[in-house]
Amino acid sequence: MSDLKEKIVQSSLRLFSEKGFHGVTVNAIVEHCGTSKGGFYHHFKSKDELLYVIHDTFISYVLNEAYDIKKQHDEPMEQLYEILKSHVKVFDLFNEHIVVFYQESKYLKGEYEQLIEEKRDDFKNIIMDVIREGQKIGQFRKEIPMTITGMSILGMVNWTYQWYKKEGPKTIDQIASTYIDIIFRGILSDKYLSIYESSRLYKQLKF
Amino acid sequence: MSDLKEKIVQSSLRLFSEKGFHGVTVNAIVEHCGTSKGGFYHHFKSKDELLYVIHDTFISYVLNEAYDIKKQHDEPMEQLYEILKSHVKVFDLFNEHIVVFYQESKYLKGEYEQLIEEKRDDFKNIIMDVIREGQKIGQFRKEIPMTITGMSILGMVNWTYQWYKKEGPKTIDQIASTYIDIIFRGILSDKYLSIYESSRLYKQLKF
Amino acid sequence: MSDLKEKIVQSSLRLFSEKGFHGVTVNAIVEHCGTSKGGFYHHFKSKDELLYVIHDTFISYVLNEAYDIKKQHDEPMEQLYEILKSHVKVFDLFNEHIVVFYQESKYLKGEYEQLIEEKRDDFKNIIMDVIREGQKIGQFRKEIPMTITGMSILGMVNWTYQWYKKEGPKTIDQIASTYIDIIFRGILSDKYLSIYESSRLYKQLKF
Amino acid sequence: MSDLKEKIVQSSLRLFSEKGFHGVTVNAIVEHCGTSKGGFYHHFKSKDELLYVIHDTFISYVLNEAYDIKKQHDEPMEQLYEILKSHVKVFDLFNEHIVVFYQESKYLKGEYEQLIEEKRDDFKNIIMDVIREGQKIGQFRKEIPMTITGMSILGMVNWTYQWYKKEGPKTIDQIASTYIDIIFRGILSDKYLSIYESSRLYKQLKF
DNA sequence: GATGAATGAGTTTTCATTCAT
DNA sequence: TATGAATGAAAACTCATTCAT
Repeated sequence: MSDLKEKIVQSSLRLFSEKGFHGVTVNAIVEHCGTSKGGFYHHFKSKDELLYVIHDTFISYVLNEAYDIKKQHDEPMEQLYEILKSHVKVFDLFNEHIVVFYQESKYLKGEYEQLIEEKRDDFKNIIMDVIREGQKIGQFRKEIPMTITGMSILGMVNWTYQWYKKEGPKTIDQIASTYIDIIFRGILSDKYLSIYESSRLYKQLKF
Repeated sequence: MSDLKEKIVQSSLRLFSEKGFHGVTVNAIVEHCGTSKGGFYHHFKSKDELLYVIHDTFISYVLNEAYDIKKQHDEPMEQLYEILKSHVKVFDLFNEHIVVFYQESKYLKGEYEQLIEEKRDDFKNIIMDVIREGQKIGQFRKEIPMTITGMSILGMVNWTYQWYKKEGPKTIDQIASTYIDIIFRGILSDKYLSIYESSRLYKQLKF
Repeated sequence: MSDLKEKIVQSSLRLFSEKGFHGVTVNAIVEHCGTSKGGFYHHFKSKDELLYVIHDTFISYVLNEAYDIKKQHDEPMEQLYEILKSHVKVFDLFNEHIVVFYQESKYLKGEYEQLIEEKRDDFKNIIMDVIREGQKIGQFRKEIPMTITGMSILGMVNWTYQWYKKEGPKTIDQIASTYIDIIFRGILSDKYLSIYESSRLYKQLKF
Repeated sequence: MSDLKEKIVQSSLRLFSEKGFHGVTVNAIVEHCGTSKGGFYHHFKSKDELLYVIHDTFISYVLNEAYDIKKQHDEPMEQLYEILKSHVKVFDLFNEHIVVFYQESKYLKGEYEQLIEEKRDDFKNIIMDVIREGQKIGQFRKEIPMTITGMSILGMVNWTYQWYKKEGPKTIDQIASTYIDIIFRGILSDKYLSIYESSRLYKQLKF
């Protein structure tokens, strides 16, 4: 990506996450990063494409991380553990992307919307697969519905974008640890809960 | 509230929750509910005020519910239980309000923004107080940080708006039950977890 | 005129003279005088008619005064003296009418515009006739052009509305006296200037 | 100033002076000068700003003229003579500006109003200073009040915009000469009146 | 590649006026 | 007579996008 294109993305991330997609004009973006209308439209077909690029950068990263983790770990419990750990860290790295991702998706148009939705579903399905598998082999409690469980986890984690501040009193590791601990206690079957509590995984957590 | 005003709110809720505040013009609203621009502006100073009214209706309801519950129950565990039960139900009653509330708050302007933020903080503080109190008297685990715990719960619950559909396969009661169960297992101290599991509260849950 | 109609006129005079015809809505008028839209339109066909009524009240009064004076005095010098004295006093009595009259005439429409223009011309012609007659019989200097002289006098006097304040340091009589004195020195022929200076007219002036 | 900006000002001057600020829409302006709404708002923040620019162009010119004259002449009598001569000529050069200036000032908003008022006051004060000085050194009659005298002069001169037409029977020089003659006879002390009448100044006048 | 003046369709908002009660 | 909710035409203004330079 050219320097200018990168600068435009950075400026728009800052501005969109502060004021929302519709609260920021193309003019405001080009002024913020010291270029011109022409410069902007040389790199992006439209403001909508810029919004798409931001969405895609984020969801592609998250998706790849999840794929990698699934490949590298066999146990659902471990997979969930690592995905959560990795996903929460993303809120640190992609803070502004995420705000835009969860606030402005509605304004993606036509094909852009579809492309993003697909990847978003892919990610959700990875989580759901992990939970389904975990319930099947008895690691996760079978009495609670899979879908709701999956959405609970996603909700808890994704909500982070609403309140997390880099300069806040809690590090991203503390937050990840707390999420994992609450979730694992909440969904692990009794048998696996004690395995987990005496495992390396539990000992890594830092509140 | 006059009939027309109510109709305008209903139409805009439907439209805003589908297409976003900026995806809906005042024209679209008045056409949807069969009135005129003048009719709209007779009842609302601006499109911004309409957005505020929607926000306020929702947050005021939620806040009052929480106040009432805190008054009617003494135990933090019970308070949290009832607040969650009540709050999740709200996603059924105020589905569209909520979508707007969590997607469009950024576009509230000036005083409107402040007024809503105050009530939003009030609600958050009620939750935090319950958790603090619960930790203090040993009902909730002390080893996990209160703030993150509180935000985890809010996140899990609030995220519901992203996926809940009235016609979906899960009733709102099932969803509430699942949330409560995951959360209570996740945050209750060992001692109170067994008390809870043999209590009326647990038996009421329906997955 | 009914009490309410009178009240509407008074309110609109106050508001128009402060903020201009277009700076005041019918709503603002009815709120200021405690009636309703219906009340307003019961008494006036339109906002335009109200503007006309204000114009007509003022110009009709001024015109009648001038007619009366011309009838009661024979000498151009005396006629001019009395017209000026009377006309300046009008700025005290009809302060707000006048502000509206000179600022908003442009917005009179169709027939209203014509009706007012006629009376306005009538008044101007009275002044011009007096000057013409005065020049003819040698009371006023013949070397200066009649039209410009007339407009000079009207300008000096009419401009009063731009700066005169009832609570100001100068009484309306002082203002009238000064105008008359400057004008008479400026336009009286040498012969009549000395007659004037030793006359009752001059002695009445109060600076 | 860009060509288009200049064209917009010219069109709006023509239209405003004919129909008043509120009688002319932005649409009418852009049609009159063959541009687009966008073109208009590219050059002016608002219709209000355009009104301000028109006001400022005029009053700044007038003010500078007056400053220059005060510098170049020492005698109050000469200063007044030159200021009047110059100021009346302005009605020829800035005819439309002036109509707008005296009819629409009321609609200047906020800071625009203030900025113009300041310069307007500056100009008034220059006139007043000249008169005060003239009275002090005995050139102007002391028995008439300075303020009223000043306002008389301003009124007579400024009123010109109400009736002066470029194509009218009187040239702007004739009008200026008449004003000066009436005013000088009206306010010069007896001693200076005869000095004036035999001076170059008097002989320059053309009725 | 880069510029920024110009475009015009689309948006919010205003407000004089009407009319059922 | 009096009310005020409702109307809708017309206004000011916005802003993504284009294009000649």
